[in-house]
Amino acid sequence: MLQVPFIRENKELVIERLAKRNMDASQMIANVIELDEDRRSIQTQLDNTLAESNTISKEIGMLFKKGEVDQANALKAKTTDLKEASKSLSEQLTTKTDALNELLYKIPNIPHESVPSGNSEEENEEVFREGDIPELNQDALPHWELTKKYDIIDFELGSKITGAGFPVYKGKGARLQRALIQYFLDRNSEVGYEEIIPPFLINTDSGFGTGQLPDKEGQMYEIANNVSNETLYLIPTSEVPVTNIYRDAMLSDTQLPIKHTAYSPCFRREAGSYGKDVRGLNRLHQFEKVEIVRVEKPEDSYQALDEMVNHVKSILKELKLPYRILRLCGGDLGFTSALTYDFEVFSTAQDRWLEISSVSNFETFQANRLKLRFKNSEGKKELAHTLNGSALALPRVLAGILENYQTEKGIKVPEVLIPYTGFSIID
RNA sequence: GGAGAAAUGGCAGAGUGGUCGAAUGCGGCAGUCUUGAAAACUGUUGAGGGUCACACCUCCGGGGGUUCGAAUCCCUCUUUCUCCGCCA
Repeated sequence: MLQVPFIRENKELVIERLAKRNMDASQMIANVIELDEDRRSIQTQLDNTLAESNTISKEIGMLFKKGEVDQANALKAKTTDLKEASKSLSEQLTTKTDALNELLYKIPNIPHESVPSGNSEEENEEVFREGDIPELNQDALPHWELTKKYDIIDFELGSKITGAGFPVYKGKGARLQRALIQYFLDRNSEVGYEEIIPPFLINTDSGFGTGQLPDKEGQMYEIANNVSNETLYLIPTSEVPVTNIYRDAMLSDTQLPIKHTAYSPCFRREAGSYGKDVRGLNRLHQFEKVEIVRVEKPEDSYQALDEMVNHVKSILKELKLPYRILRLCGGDLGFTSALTYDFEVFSTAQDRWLEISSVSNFETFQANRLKLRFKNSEGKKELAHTLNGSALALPRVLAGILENYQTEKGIKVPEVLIPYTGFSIID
């Protein structure tokens, strides 16, 4: 959520930057400013009314102490009108505040100046590419054929147990999956990310904190909570519970930066997709991911973003997978993000790029909702910046490994993973 | 699942209807002393809204109520603790 004072003072900049997302925000921004002015004016009226009735109440107290009951009772009568006035004013205030918030929830984050304009993923900007695309045999298979051939992931079995998009990993497939999780966590820990195992269900406050709610309930599975009657959601990413650790937090500047890594299953409804996009491991309702999350001082956050990008690069380099990095254009940028780099691994047998990581700086957009602040070196309170990235999402990395490492004799295991798998080939 | 107790500022912990946004201690910050540090002493120190700045308003787990007036009384929800039961 954007900060109203910032919008007020930087109206033109906000409209101009939001235009990168192909939206004309001028009307929304004008409405925000107007609603905020109304809100403040009502607030002032209400404050004055309350001040008056507070004064009277104090007088009444004094009169009772002195034993002047008649005078006290006379004053009581005066408060009736004030009470009605303040009741009506506070109702108006609630209405305005709700309207303002509802509007603010609909305004996405302001893109960073380096974000290219553009409508769709076609206009994302490739900023880096590394790794050789292997020459595969004529009879090279896409991963959904390989998983069947070697019996390592069973999609039909998952459909039987749950439904489409809930695969069952078997034998060496399960082992390879676990090896990847362990390897990612180890690599992240090595460079200072503290490991977290968060809850896999979140409440609505947490959903609001990181921006999944309101409006994006559609991506999450809802769970009825019999205990408290509050709706819970299966996490779409561990970003949500991990970032929400710092909801309503006042940190000292010596606590920053905060660096966490977390493994979790992720659950996404992903309605409306079909065909090659959802084939095999390309898109699932349940998948595994290792995430990195950072809380930073504003002046450090873009350096932190670079560090995260370089860290993910180093992992992909070790895995010897061909990949590229895209800077997302305004039209493809997530609602809460100011700048996002997507990592894509080349799926040789499908002849297409698959997104395996997304690394973003949210600046203060999440922190403002979360009320995540810190005291800077001058003792002043400031909103922190939040960032996160996948390091990494499992299914498509697995797809990339299976397809790129296939040989006539079987699928080789990337060297760095062999200590974790305990085998070097799937055959 | 049953019975009881509790929830107050960064932390601990007073406060049961009226100068209480809240004593006190710890912690933090500033100063004195010191070559420097520690100790000691002195001062200062909750959050949000609002204002050029004051004033002023709101907040004592969340929501609702009683009252001229609520941290304090009532209702309700949540959470925590103790005891019993059950249990991976």
